Amino acid sequence: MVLESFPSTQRNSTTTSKCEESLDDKLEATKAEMGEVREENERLKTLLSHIVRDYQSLQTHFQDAVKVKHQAPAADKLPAAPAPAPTATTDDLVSLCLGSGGYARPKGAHQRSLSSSSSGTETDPDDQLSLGLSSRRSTDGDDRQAARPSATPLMNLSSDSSADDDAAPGHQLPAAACPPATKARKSPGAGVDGADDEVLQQQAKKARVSVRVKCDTPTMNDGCQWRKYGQKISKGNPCPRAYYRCTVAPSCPVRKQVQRCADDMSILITTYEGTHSHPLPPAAAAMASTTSAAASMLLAGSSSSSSHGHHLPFPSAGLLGPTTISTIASCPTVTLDLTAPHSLMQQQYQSPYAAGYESKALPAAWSSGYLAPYAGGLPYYGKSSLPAMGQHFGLGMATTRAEQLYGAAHSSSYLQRTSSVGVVHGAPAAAPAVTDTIAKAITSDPSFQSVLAAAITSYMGRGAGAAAHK
DNA sequence: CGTCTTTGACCTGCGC
DNA sequence: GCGCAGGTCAAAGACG
Repeated sequence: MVLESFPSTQRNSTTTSKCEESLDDKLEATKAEMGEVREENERLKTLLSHIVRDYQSLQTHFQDAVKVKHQAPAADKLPAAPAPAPTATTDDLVSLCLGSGGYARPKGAHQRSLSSSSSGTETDPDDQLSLGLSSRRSTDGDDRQAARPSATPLMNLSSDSSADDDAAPGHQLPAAACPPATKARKSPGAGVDGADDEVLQQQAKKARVSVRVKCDTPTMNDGCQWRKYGQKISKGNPCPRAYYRCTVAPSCPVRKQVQRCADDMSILITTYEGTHSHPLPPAAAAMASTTSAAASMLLAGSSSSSSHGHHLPFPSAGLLGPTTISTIASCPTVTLDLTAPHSLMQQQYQSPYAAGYESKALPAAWSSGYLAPYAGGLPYYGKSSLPAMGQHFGLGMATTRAEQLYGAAHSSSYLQRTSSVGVVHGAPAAAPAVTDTIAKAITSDPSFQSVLAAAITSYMGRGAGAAAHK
């Protein structure tokens, strides 16, 4: 019996030691992997810091451009002036350059920075100015993954404040310089001839950014907190127009109007007015940045604008829908039409996001916001920009285009929700959809793997980063 | 009980 | 000056 049992015991011990060996191997492999990941993380962090620096310099450029713009009254008097008259605008390719615009821009030199007042000074190929979404705080606020405005000022309304949070909001961006919005009302007639500054300011008060998206929900979730304060049936549209006020800060002047399109009820038209006077959560910041940028664009061309709507053909027609600048009735409005599907990537990835996630029906273009590659021939998420994109992906930072901005904003929300933390008001949690999408994306596009890896890396790195920052 | 939405009244600007 | 339309206010009700 002993003889019988002995071999079996031996066998057992052999098996055990084998198991231990394989475990050790696994452990070693895992350790090695972790080491690699750490290295990669460090590399990415370095790259990110470079990118942040670039961004800041771009923002400085932008601020300078805005300053110049405002110091040069009656820009339309200048033939080759930075801000082309709207009539010229139709010929100019203008883009809302937001966030990391400078890092990965379309090669096609046809794109021009609009925020630089469409200055079109092609002297500097890098003057594709960036409006606001710095990823510089990648290590702080987001830890909280606050879907609701967190105490940590992750970002400010970019163009006006992200560079210098302490500066009076709107100093750089008159469009943003919305005074106590409560009376955003125009003083009539706005002295047609008066000081340009005054006119500009008047317009700034009224500058609006209208976003058209396909959306089934009553409002689209832009990451901000809003309080409804009124509703009106407006002429020519059976659908009531709802009026919302930003409630993130009591004194915030930002308002928005939400109305369904009379022609197509599935289209939601959201009009933003004013600039946030407080730090915003990433998603909201992205949107705010976009509207701010658009407003700035508006003003950049407004001094010389006529009362026409302008269609701005974007170079990368595949990405951004038609954008219209309208200065009708002394109430300049930029309209971003995100209802039409056009993104290449969107065709690949659109399903879950566009179909049924954020606000139920984000336009495909939005989803393409962060999924889509930069158009214009740039390899999307080129290696150099990859970390940035990862950061954008994870933190809701902006990408080059306004639309991408939105996408980024929402991507942020996605992540937040994926993390089971922030549920932005009004949006249903749908983590599974996100998961599926990510899985699909990963399997279908290697570049996305990289992006995702970068995002995750940055995401994971935040903890360490935050600790390091302490 | 506090917050948010609803909704009718009111205010303001604009065109005739 | 009048009327219309857009925008805002604020009381009342709903909701958690």
